[in-house]
Amino acid sequence: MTGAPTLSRMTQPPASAASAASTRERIIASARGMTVRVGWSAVSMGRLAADSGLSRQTVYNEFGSKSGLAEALVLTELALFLDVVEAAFRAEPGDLVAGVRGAVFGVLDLAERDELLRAVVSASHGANSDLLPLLTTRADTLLAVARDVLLRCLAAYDVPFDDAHLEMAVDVVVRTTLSHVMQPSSSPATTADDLAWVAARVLRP
Amino acid sequence: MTGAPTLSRMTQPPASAASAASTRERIIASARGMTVRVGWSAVSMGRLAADSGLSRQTVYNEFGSKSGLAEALVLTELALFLDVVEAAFRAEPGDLVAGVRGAVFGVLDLAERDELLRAVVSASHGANSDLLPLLTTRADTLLAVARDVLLRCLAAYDVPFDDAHLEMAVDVVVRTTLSHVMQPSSSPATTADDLAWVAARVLRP
DNA sequence: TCTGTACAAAACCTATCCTTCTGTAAACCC
DNA sequence: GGGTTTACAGAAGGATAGGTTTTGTACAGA
Repeated sequence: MTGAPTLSRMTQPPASAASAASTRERIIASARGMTVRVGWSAVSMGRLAADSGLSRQTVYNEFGSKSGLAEALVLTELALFLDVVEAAFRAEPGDLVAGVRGAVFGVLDLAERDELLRAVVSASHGANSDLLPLLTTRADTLLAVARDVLLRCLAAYDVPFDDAHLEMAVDVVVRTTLSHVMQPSSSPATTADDLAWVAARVLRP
Repeated sequence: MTGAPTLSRMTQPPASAASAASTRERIIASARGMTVRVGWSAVSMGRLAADSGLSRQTVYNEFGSKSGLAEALVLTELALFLDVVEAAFRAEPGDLVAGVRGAVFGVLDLAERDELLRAVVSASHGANSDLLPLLTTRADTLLAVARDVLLRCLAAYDVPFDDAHLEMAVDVVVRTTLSHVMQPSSSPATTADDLAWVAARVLRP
């Protein structure tokens, strides 16, 4: 609650009072739980409204359409991860390498535990795609958002090279981490250590 | 033809004379072209046999099943990329960073031009999945094979750290490059330059 | 601001039939 | 050995027609 602007702003409609945000959050929470339980394709606006204790019309007023709801759901989940990243860097104000380790670990650890992400990714390995299309077709957006957040976090540190090189280093970290989210090869802690080691080598003066 | 063993061995049946390999290659070439033209799901063993000028039974004798054919097709295509990687490093015997740049550029450049890969990846953005399941469910295998080949290429160079660290550096390069194959953010040349710069920073003594 | 009802168009499920495809087997030909 | 042809059962893939659910919008009311 330090007033730091996160992605949560993107998950809210243009104008809304506190009660509207609460309604919105309630719907998203219901949609999340229902998706984990029965899969995205089995979530209908009617069932969702009943589950949230609201009318179907309210759900439509809030999200416009089912894909609007999907987008909000994805963005809300993404915000969880970005908050973890920001917290990790805030916890290591003087040590960029430690911040990288913490952020990477936080993301991979959350990815392992996150029910929604697990449902989507494991569904991709098995049978139905469900929400996966929304992740793969919007992968460029996800990459861009993650890059921007990381760049903002890194503005607080001194790096021994210019912004252009910083951006590509960030690109490498983001893509490698995301690759491990989809296709892990070892434990979050090990992967975080590895990426921190690479970061340390790159950052050496 | 220097006798360097590549992945091509994996794409051949246990025992076969020259003519058998030719038959196999003919079938794979037909399957490749047909997949590019009409999509993997529209490739049937019957049409494939007719297109190759062979009998349907021969196709079954050679690959066992349609998924056996798919695996051979993917491995053959993968071998193209790995050959590019090996050639790039062979062209820069004394300069590891230049080798990295060449290999990354070669892979991304080929990925842009490769009809089969384009068909599979662009299909993933659009409607049908087709061959994509075979790529995503086997992504761990692809990663492992790519890592192994890269490690073998790098054995010819002196790196200023031990094997464990080399393996994770390779992991980072492979995952980042593959990420750019699926989701490019700039030109192959630019991305190759960027990754080479990171490699240079990491390799600094 | 949220609810309830009503409504058209689209999407989805079910059952049926027909066609195609897969995978295996055997007989046959260099 | 390498290849072809024919034959076959079972799985899988349209196409068709029906009935049901769902989507998205509209509007009157608490």
